[in-house]
Amino acid sequence: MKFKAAAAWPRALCAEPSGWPANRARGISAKSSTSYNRPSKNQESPRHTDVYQKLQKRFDQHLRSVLAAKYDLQLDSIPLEIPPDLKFGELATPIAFELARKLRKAPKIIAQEIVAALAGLEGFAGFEVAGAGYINARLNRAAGVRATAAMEAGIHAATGIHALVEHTSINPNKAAHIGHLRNAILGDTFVRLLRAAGQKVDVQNYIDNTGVQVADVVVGFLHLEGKSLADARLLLSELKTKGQRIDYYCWDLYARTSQWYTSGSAEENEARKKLRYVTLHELERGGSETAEIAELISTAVLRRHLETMLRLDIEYDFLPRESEILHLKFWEAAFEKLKQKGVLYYENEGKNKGCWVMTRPGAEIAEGDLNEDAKVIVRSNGTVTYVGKDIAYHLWKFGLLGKDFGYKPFFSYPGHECWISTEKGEEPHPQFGGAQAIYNVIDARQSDPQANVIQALRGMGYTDQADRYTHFSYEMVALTPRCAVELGYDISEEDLKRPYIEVSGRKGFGVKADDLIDKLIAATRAEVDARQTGGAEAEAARPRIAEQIAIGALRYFMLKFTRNSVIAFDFKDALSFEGETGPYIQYAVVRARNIFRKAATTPKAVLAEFSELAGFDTYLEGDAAEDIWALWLRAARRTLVLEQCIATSEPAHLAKHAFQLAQEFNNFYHKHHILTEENPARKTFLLATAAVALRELVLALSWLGIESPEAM
RNA sequence: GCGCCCGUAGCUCAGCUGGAUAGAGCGACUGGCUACGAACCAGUAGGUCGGGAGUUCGACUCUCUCCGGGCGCACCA
Repeated sequence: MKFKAAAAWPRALCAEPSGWPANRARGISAKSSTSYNRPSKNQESPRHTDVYQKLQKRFDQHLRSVLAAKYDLQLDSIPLEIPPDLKFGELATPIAFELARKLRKAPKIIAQEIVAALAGLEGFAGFEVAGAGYINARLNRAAGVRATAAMEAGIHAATGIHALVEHTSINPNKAAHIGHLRNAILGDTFVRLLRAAGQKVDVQNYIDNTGVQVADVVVGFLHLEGKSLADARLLLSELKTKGQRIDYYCWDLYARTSQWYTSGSAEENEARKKLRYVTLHELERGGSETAEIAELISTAVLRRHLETMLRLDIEYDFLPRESEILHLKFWEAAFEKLKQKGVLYYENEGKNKGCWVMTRPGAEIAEGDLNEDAKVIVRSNGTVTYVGKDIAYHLWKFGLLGKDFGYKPFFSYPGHECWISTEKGEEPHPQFGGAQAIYNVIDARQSDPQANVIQALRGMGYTDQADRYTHFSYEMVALTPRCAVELGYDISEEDLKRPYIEVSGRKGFGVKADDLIDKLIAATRAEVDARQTGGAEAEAARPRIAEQIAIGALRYFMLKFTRNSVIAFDFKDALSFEGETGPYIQYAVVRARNIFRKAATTPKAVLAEFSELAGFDTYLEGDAAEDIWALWLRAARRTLVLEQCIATSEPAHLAKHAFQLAQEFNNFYHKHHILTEENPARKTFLLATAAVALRELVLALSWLGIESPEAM
């Protein structure tokens, strides 16, 4: 079997390459005082800042005042860094190197002068010069620990920012696969991060229910299987009684139909393709039996997608559908505006003659010259392209269209309702759209169309909105050749030599999301049973625990890679529970909880007691205490990491942070036996250390969408 | 042809606005459980950061160039 790059997938389908889209840089360009605190232009930093950030800011301001007083310098940015080793302190700046030329002095001399002037600063133990001119700051450890212990576990104050995240957006014509999982997990995690930072976030899952992909599966029902609308209804109820999945059924049918288009004689193939477009147009128009079959099937598949994602704790607020974008004439409204603002122009000559086109971003065309490279938005037959519809949709997202969807409830979650678009909606309904910042979790292969949409907004004069439009792009999930062979696919010699093989819904080539989840749960269940997790009496809790661990493993696996690295999927890696994995972190949580259980106390009680404790300074000094201090220090960097993740749209940083925290805790756990500690003050201190590690681990995991089991 | 991404230890990947001796996991080899549960910990081996040039006090990080791999560049979505 050969796999060629699939052409034409709607956004949902493609899982893929990165590409920092042109707009990215703009979103995070705002300069602020320090390098660690760079909220993007459209983000306010959380009002609740962690201990490390507070000290960092204090150090930064102190440095500024010293530089102003001593050298009459006003710098707009002072570089601050986390030293590579605790022996260099906890905060550092190489500012002296930068000033060397300006002040015509050696960096070391400058550093010495600055350090002499720094004197005392609350929260700091001292400053010193190191190396060729670094200025290192040492924290007052006891004060840092006390402040960190007192950090609240809670949610940050509201910032007033209303953001909209679009993710998942799978074509409703087949089962979700691992590529879709990466999309949904990245998107859902980012939503959690924005919410943790105090933003109001709406989660949208765009449903292309009238596209070619749905048309293809409808062609399969009608022409390969000879099914009518009644037959389709019957099939759905049959599958339901047999406990089978319609999305799985469509997975195979879609692959068969795709093959069918090219498996006949030349005339046959042409006739079949024609059938495809006739069907597509029927779906777009609506009101026919064909359209009704499409509606029936795509809605059933959509429900399956929501169920699959719910297994991963992923929920949505609103499902805008393409059918409403068409029928409610969103495009017509957008078209008028685009013409008015001169973003679109009618092409009178060249290959795009008769089309309405727009200039691509970055194109430099002299006035009056023919631009054959322009992007076609309205075809010469009068129909609108994908990018055109997307422009209309994005005008709506920012509240700039002057039109709205109808809404009706579609899917109920324990805490809230997910709404879907409809022509004539119900009242009352929640307000969607009109966001201040939007994030589109869409694979990197769609950088170009995304850039076109942004370009259109900018061209219309909506530059603020264009600046707050983030294409949250990520690379595809592919299969390793070994994995493909394992799954029983027939792989060509050529493909066997490749590092990875692209998943293809059209070919039916890939790993289905539910299959992977089932497999993971079975594997964790076996572990949990083998370990007698929770003891003999806890047997009833094991299925739930196995599920928590399985989901933790899966979510962490999808989040540990940075977005623009291709994930070459392999069961061996995905089913691993050791090392840098979700279960490793969960295990650290369970260990911490067990300490409190055995000690018959709670983290809250311990922290209350610790707040009264004096004289624990000595436990933070000496070589043996370095690892304990390192643990506290990392725990103190909660919002620093959160802000970094938001500013760079990169949840992987938090995944790494959680892992390192767990690693340091495990190390601490091994070296310092708490329950047998005889010195009561020291015991309280060690318990407080465990309490803070536990608090931060549970919080970080929750931001990653991973639960913390009671036992494992 | 144009554009984007990737190339860091045997494998899979981190490495923040350029900064102090390049890190982790897995795998390999050693050692540690009558236990705050070993889904763990400690140690050893392993890298000319694809090659070359440049900018800089300083380059894995920025620029140029070459090599290798992937992906875009439709009147498809």
